[in-house]
Amino acid sequence: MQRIEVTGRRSVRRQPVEEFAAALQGRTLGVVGRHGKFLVIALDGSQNEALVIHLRMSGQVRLSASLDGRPKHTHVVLGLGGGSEMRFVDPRTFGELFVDRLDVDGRPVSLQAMGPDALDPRLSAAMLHNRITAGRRSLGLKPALLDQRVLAGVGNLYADEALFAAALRPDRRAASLTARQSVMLHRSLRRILRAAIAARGSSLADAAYVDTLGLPGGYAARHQVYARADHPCPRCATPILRIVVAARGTHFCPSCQT
DNA sequence: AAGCACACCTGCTAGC
DNA sequence: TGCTAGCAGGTGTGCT
Repeated sequence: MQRIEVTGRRSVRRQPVEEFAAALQGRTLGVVGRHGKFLVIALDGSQNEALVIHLRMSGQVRLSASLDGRPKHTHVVLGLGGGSEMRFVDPRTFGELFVDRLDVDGRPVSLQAMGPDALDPRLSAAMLHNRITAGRRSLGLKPALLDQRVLAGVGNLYADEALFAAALRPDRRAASLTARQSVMLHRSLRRILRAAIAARGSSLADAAYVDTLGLPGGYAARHQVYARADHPCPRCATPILRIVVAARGTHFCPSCQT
């Protein structure tokens, strides 16, 4: 990158903007990876550093011709050369970008407290079971799934979908999970996350999520319970219930999820 | 010390 | 028609 523009006040907040820009100046974007909900883009020509991006609720990473008009709420622009640029667009300004060092495992050092990624092939059902149930007397199952220190990468929407697929109530105690139920949950989480990625994500009614080319994802059409309150349960036709768990809209079947 | 409430923020929608 | 209140949620912080 030769040209780094940071116009938004909040999008670069973990480090001084000058430091952020200096770390990117003259570097080339390399391999694109992910840990949990954080995008990790290696910086070639630097020593084990990466551009780390979290979209939070409304962030978008867009690739466009530099000559194209910039969308409203464009907060950071990285000139990529060849007349193209990468733009960080984020109406709600919850999202963020920072440059971080990578540890020996290739994980940004700021993210070391995070649990294993939900799709990490090394994460077994037994490990998931241990992480969810360890030392938790009163925490609910869904809050445990949403805790990125327990498991990285599961947000509100996919927590609801995975719990439905595993036939587990979101408001049951995390510690009550049996080993057998953990196997179901492990399987459901992976199946749903893989299918959602294959469908390029869930774009909801607000179309806040689009890919780098501005295209919406197609997974929302396959949601079984999320944002489907009062619709019949796909398994047993009982109306889907919406409750609030940990201050988040939570959707489940009160009949076949236990 | 685990677990909770709340702040952060804007766009959209429901309701008057 | 035009306004406003309410809602959406990931994560960091601060409180109990």
